[in-house]
Amino acid sequence: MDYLSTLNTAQRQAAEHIEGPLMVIAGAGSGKTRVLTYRIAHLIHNGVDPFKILALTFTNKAAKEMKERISTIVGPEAKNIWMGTFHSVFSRILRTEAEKINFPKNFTIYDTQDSRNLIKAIIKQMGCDDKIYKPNICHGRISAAKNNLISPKRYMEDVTIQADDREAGRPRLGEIYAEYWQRCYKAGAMDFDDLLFRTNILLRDFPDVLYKYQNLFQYLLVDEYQDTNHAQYLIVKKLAAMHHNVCVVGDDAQSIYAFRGANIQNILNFRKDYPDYKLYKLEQNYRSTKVIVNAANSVIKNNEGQIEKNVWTDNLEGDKIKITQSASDNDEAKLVANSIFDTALGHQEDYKDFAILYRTNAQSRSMEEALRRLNIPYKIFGGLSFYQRKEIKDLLSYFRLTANPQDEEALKRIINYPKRGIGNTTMDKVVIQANEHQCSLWDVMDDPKDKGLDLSAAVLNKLEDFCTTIKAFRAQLETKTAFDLAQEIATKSGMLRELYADKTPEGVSRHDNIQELLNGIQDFTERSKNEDPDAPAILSDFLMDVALLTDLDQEDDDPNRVSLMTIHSAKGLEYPNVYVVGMEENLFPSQMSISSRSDLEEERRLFYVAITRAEKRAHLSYAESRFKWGQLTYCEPSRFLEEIDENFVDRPLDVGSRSRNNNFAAKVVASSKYSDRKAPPKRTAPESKKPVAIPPSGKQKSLKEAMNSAGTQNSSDYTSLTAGSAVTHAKFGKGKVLQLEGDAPNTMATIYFPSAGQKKLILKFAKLTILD
DNA sequence: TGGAATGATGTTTTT
DNA sequence: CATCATTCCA
Repeated sequence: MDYLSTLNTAQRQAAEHIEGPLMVIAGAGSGKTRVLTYRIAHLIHNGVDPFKILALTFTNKAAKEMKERISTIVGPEAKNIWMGTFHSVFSRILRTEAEKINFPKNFTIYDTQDSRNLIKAIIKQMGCDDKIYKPNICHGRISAAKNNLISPKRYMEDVTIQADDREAGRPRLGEIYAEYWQRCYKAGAMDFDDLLFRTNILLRDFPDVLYKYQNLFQYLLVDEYQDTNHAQYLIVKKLAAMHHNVCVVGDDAQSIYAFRGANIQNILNFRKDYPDYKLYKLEQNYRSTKVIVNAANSVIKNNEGQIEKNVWTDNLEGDKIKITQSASDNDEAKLVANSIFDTALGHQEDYKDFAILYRTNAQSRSMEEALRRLNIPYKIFGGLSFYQRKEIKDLLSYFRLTANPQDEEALKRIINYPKRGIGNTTMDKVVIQANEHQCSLWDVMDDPKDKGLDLSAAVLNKLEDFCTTIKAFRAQLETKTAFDLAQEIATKSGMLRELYADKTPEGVSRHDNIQELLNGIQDFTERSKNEDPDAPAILSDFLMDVALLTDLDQEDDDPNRVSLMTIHSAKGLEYPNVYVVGMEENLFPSQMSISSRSDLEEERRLFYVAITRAEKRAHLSYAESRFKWGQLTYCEPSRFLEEIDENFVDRPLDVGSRSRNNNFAAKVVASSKYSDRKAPPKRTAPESKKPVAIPPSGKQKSLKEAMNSAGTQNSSDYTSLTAGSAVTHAKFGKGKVLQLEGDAPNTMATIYFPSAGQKKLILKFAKLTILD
C-alpha cells in the first residue's frame, strides 16, 4: 500500500492522477517507468479492471519488464493488462477483426526485406529503371506516406507529393505504391506500416468496432510519446475519445525516431486535443552523477525550441567525462577494451555494468575483436537478427505459406528450396498466368490446367508435389500444436535433411540455428500450455509473435556481459559505465544529417540519449582514421565534443593530441579538408600480422554463439606450416602443401590431394591437421 | 536447371 | 568489405 511513498512529489502526483488526460514530461533518468508502473498499479488498486487498461510501449522488452514490475505490486492480475508495442497490440486486434477489412485471419506480416523484394519485383515488372527507382528509396517514400495515413489514391492526388516525385525523376512512384498496396492486399499481407494504417481504417470505417474498443480501453497509457507518428497518434486519439483517460509520457529531448515518421508535434497536438489536460514534469534525475547530468544539459541546450525543463540531480559529483583519441578504429577498440578491463578490475564492477554504444551497427566488429582478445564476455544487440538469417527466414516461409497460401513472398522464397527443379523459367511462366487470370501464384500452381499453364508433365508433377506437401501441412494447422507442426514441416519440407547433409562449418551452424528455432517454438508451445492446457498455441500464433520480435527480446543465459548496441537500441536502458565510440564528424553526426538543422538536432538528441545512459562514468572516444566500405578514411572529432561544457570533461592532453587540439579549434574552417582524401589501399604490416587468427567473423553464427562469443579463440596455429608440409583435410584426406601466399589470417595454401587433386584453400577455414 | 565466378552497389538509426 | 545480382558455363 505504501508503494507510492517512495515517489517524489511530481512522480506521486502523476501516479495518483486517475481520471482525465495527463501528460508527463520526464527528463532522462527521472523515474518515468516507475511512474508508469505505479500509476497502473494504483489504477488497479482503485478498482480498475486490468482488462480495461491499454499500455503502449516502444519495445516488447519494455512491455515485458513493466508487466513484471507491476505484477510484483498487484500480483498475477497484471497479466491481464493489454500491454505491448503499438505493432503487437494492434496486430492482435487486426487479427481478431480481420474479416471486417477483408483480410484472412492468418494474415502475414511482411518484414522490411519482404517489402523491398516485392517493391523490387513491381519496379521490374512495370519496366522502370531500378537505378532511378531504387527499391529502398521507393519503400521509404511509401512508408512515409503510410505513416501519415496517405493512401495510394491520395498520394496520386497530392500536388506536393507528385511535384516532389517528378522533381526526383520518379513520376511513377504513385503507381508503384498503388500496385504494392494491391499486391500486399492480395497476398493477405501487411507490412509494419500497414499494421497502423489498417488499424486506422478499421476504426474509421467500422463504428461498432471503434465503439467496442473505446469501451474496452477505459485507460490508455502511451510511453515514449515523443516517438509516435501520425498514424499512432490518431489511433490513440480515437480510442481515447470516449473516456478521455489518456496518459502520455515522453521527453522531447529524447526524440530520435523522426527519420521514421515520429512527430514531436504530437506533444503539441495533445494540448490542443485535451485542453483540460494536466501536465507533470519530472525533473529530478536519479540515474546519473552531477557531471553527467550537467554535461548532457550543456549539449542539449544547443537545440532550439524545447519544452522548458530543468533536469537536475542530488547524486554525487562523479568523475569527469573522459574523451580519448586513437589512431584508428582498431586502436579505439583496443583502448576501450583495455579501459573496460581496467575499470572492471579497479572499481570492482561487473561486465554487465558496461555498455559500448555506437551510431551504426557496422562499428560493432572492431569492438568485438578487441573484447575477444581480452576474453571479456560481451553481447551484441541488434544488427543482423537471428530471425533475418537465411535459413530461419526459409523455414519461417514454409510456416507462413502453410498458414496463408496467398503469401507471395514466402512462396517465391521456398518454391525451389531445397532444390526441387522448379527454376526461374518455370516461375516466370507461373507469374505470367497469375497476371493473366488475376490470381495468386499459388492459385496457378494449385490448378495449372485451369490456368492454362504450359509446362512439361515432369515439371507439372513437381509443382503438384509441392502443393500437396503444403496442403498436407495446412490440414494440420488447427489440430497440431505449434511445435509439432513446426517439427513436421522442418522435416518433411526437406530442409533439415538438406542442412544436415551440409558438413561445412556454415552448414552445421545453419542446422544448429534451425534446431534453435525449433527449441524456441517448443518453449513457446509449452508456455502457452501453462496458461491454458486445453488450448496450446498453434503455428499461426507463433507466426504473429515472431514477426514482431527482435533480438532485444531474447533471453540471455549468461547475463554478466558487456553490452554492445546502437544508441537507438539503448534508449530506455542504463549502465554504470558507458562508452560512446566513433565520436567523429560524418559518423556521429552522420553524414546524412549535417545538411539540415532539424536532422542535426535529432543527432544531438541522440547524443544526449547516449550520455544520459551513464550512471557513474561516461567515456567518449574517437579515431583519426577508420575503415569505411573497406577503405581507410580520415576522420575529425565530432562537433558534439566541443559542445560539452569544459567543466565536465577530461580531454586528452598528451603530445599526440596537442596538435589535434589545435585542429579542433580550427575545425569548422577546415571541415571538409580531409573528406576526399583516400588512404593507401593496403593495411600496414603490423595490423595484418596478427599472432592469432580470429575465427571467421560471425556470418553464420548461431544465436547462442552470437550471444556467447567471448573467449573463443579456437583457431589453430598454422605458423609451422611451410611448403612441403603434409596435412590432412576433413574432406580431401591427406595432402601436401605446394605453396603459401598472403599474410595471416588470410593465408591461402595451394595443396595437392591425391584424392581430389590440387586445391586452393584459405587456412583459417580449412581446418587442416598438420602431420609433420 | 544449377553452380561458380564475376561485377555492381550500398549504410544511419528500427517496429 | 559483403552482399547481392547477373552472367556464363557445364
